[in-house]
Amino acid sequence: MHFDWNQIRAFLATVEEGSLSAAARALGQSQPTLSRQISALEADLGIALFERVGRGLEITPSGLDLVEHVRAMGDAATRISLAASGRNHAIAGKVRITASDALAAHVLPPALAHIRAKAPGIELEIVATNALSDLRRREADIALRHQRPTEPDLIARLIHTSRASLYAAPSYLARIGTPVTAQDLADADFIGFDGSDRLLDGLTAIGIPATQASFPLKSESGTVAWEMVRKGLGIGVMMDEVAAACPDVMRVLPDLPGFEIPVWLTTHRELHTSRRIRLVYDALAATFAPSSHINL
Amino acid sequence: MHFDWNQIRAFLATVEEGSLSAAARALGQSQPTLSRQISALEADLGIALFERVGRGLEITPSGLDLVEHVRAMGDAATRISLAASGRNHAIAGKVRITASDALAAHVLPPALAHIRAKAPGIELEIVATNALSDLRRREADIALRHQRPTEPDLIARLIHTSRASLYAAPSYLARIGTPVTAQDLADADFIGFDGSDRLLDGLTAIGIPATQASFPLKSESGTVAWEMVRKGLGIGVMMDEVAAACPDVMRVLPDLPGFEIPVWLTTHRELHTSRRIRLVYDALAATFAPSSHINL
DNA sequence: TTTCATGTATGCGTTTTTGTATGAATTGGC
DNA sequence: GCCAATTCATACAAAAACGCATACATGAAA
Repeated sequence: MHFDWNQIRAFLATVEEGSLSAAARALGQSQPTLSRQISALEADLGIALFERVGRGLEITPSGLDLVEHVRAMGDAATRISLAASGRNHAIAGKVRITASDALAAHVLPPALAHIRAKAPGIELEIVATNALSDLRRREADIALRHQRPTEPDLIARLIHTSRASLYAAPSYLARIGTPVTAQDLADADFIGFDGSDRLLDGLTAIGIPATQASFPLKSESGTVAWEMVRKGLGIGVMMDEVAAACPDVMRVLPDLPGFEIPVWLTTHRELHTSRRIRLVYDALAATFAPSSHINL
Repeated sequence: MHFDWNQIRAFLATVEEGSLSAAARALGQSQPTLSRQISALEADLGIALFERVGRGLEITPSGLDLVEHVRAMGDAATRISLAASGRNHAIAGKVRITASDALAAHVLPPALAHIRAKAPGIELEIVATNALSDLRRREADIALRHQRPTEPDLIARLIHTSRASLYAAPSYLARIGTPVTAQDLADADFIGFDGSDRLLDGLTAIGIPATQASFPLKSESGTVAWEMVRKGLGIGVMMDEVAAACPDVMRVLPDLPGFEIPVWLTTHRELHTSRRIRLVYDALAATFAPSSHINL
């Protein structure tokens, strides 16, 4: 077992990122360094890990044999990182929060200001993505999600239930002839959120005869989708608190029940013992609590 | 996950060896290096791993939390080493063989000479110990054992079945009055091998009324035990091939059936694909084969 | 108590590693 | 078919890590 463990990490990054250059970027090192590390590892192990084929590398069967165990090593390293952060009781340091971009853009900022005032030593990094970041891989420390996480290693708390409704620009509603019943929306354009059918299911649940074809416009980004709505490109779903601040949209079919959007605050079990992360976690929970002086 | 993986290895070695100095010896590094690596790791993780208490270190509860995952990382590293060696098809390099010291001293040498002649590029290292080295932890590449291994990752081959009998120096037999029946050995002194009761069970199986008290002398080392026998300190068990080369001992109760001692050649499944290790493995098997020109 | 063995931390010179700059080679697009 | 954009490898200077020597502390033994 006399090889350099950092070179294993270099190998893992190269496999996962697909090239030495990408691995170097991911690890915050230079490409020549990665090149040398891989070469040295190959020399140490006495086997060829990659075949240099023009632009880029191609992993060899020998290298492929190792990947499984290399991944196991990386996973163990991630668990070390988690456990260590959980034991790290410093009040200062980085905390990475992930949230849907709608939450990140419209709901999070006042909460963050609150945390900054309370603990100036804490650096906050917001990862605004609708992809579910994997807390177990340490892609973030705290996540705000709209679904209850199923992973047993995570702890989650329902901190808020937003109400959301259909909104559109008056110009768009005028163009399609202001709808008064759910049936009137059969041919309307809806702005899609992501690849999933969750929105479609929600629409049909409240009686709107939508189909896959009802979503001619989609965007992974919630803010982009919302801008499309404001610009009159179609009908979209938005949390009522956020829409209330936008005078250029109006609610579609106000008599419809609307949707309930739960907000789950989530972190890793190990991280919950960290004072720094616990502080941010509790502050976020307090911000969303009904009694909070910060109103949404 | 932005800590130095080599520092994790340093931490693991320190935990397993018990001190920085011992860890440095185990890793082939200097003690100041280990000291700095641990300090740097503590700084990176933001937690204290050890408490410096005068002479030596004492692991903290935080450090203890990490050990489990650090071990997992080390185990993965070992598996990488195994898989890589299995894929390493170089004919030159090290091969570590472990065997009971009796085998190592009396049986192995001619086989090793054979291998050396066949493949001069191969370095052979013999680990002579009666403790069962763990092939899965890469304590050796090939093992000669007297038991069939139970681990599923290992492949084993019964290459020989030695016959062993009771031997003693004539002087000792004269002192206890040359025994003619198994019952005559009730009060005899036997030289024990190890902590187990295997020898005792073997003696009672062939009708010798031995008890725990029959083993006033024991040695972990088979060669030491055999020397005790030759010097007239008691009765011992030895493979007939070896005893035949010792004119200063004689067989006790030649009519007794004796023991069968199987010799299992064992290696790790992953290593069996390595040309270098396969060569040694096959050569050892050939040496023990009945048709071999190297007679035991 | 003194002495010795063991173990950790620090200063300094040297070796090793890393990053920047550059070149060679290849793929994809126009 | 050519140009632009990537990607990997090498040269050289800067930075980091390492080992040696040493100082200091502790526990066991004489």
